[in-house]
Amino acid sequence: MTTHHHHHDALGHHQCVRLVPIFNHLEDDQMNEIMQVAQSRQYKKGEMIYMAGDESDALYIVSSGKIRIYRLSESGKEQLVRILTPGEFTGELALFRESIHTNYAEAMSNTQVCMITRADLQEFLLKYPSISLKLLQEFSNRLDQSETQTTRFATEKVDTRIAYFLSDLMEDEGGSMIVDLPMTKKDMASYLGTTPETISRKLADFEDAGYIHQISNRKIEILDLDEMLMV
Amino acid sequence: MTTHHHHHDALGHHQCVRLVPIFNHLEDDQMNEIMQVAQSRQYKKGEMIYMAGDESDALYIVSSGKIRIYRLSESGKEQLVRILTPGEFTGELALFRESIHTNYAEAMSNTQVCMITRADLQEFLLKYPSISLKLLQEFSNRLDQSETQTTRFATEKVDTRIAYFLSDLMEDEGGSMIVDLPMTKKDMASYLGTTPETISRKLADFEDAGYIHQISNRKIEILDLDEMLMV
DNA sequence: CGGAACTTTGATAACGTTCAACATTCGTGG
DNA sequence: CCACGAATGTTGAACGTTATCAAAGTTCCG
Repeated sequence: MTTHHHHHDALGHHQCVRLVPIFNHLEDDQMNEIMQVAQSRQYKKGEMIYMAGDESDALYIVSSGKIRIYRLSESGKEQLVRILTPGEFTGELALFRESIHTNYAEAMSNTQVCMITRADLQEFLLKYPSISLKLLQEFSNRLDQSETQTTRFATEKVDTRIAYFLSDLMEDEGGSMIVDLPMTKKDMASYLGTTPETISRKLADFEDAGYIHQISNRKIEILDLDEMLMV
Repeated sequence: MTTHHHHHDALGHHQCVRLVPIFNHLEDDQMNEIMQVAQSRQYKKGEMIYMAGDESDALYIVSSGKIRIYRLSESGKEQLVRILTPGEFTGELALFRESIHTNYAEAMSNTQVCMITRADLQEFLLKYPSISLKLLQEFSNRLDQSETQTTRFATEKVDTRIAYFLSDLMEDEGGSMIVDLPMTKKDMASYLGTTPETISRKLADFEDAGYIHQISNRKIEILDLDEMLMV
């Protein structure tokens, strides 16, 4: 047990599979079948689920907790790619490729994941082709998101990127005028390709301009979205 | 016929299907089956294959010519996403989603494509699940590429992005020291999220530093890749 | 409660865009 | 095949934006 940096729970906790949109159109017996092969694992805060260069052999679905996915650029600088919350999954990138991870996955808090091995998943996909279509759909969405993000980096300055970030958060939270930042401002800077200093300054500028009100460190009230997006 | 801005060739020209890596592991009868439903189309230089907002209902495979895929940011600025050459395909993004295109596809020269409708493709995927796995693999690759690009934007300055762009081109051409730019410098600027002026200047700087030699407008000899990548 | 990590603010400097003028290349029709 | 016009590419100077460095303030977590 000392050689394992994670806790492997051979018994239950496979309910996580039900959390995943990709699987929740399955019939009961199919669901049972995949729950048979799913393994539950626990990671403590700060532990790595996988790293760039690791061989990829599994799909990881978050049951509880949060996972931070990041990359290092060729010259070693870190960028936050996305944060996974319960129901979301990762590992897919390398699952269908040369099976080497190109990014890093780190538990942000105590985190429980469901793991399905590459072999089991592929077998399952060949047996139930409709799941592949769902997966393709999910991939399409991510690709679109990633390209949207790329285009924002390529064409917008920091102001605007921050504004769209806040706008996206509002949508995620169903249009509430008060958004909770899902990460530290340091991480937000990394995600948006800028520095914590600049995030601080631009948010202060937005506040001066009357577009937002910073309620607390992690809470922002949006006062005038449209104006903010036209900066 | 006047209402159609493209030429539809109902007869042959379905060989294009053979060009696509995704399909070239198929057995003969499967190949014939998909060639049955593939339609050939021609676009003249400058014609649009699809635009953002169009309903997506087909996969387009390039037989000959080139297709320019680009996006507009929310604020209307254009970014070149990728250029498709024979054997590559597009249309996939919206194929499995809400079926609305989010980017633009424009013929860069007279271009012949093979078109497979959404319905035909889905039927085919359900019938031959192994193709889905190939498609998933292709999507993974694109996602990885897109995230790599995003990370470069987020963490590297223009110098370095240009250097990696040249480096990628070298790889594509099998390590030859002389690379042909696959697009105008204007497009290169759009792709790399900068301006033509800056591309000009940085390439001149690279030349001064002895990293490259600009043979002609579209041809660059790489003299010292390693040094150039460490700018 | 205390230390570490994160955040803010100010001053400065590096970086890249913009605008304008000129040079070159490309592509089309004669 | 050449000539011409349009599009693309180059160079310089000025400006705007954002990173960097430093120091002080705040929040978080054990």
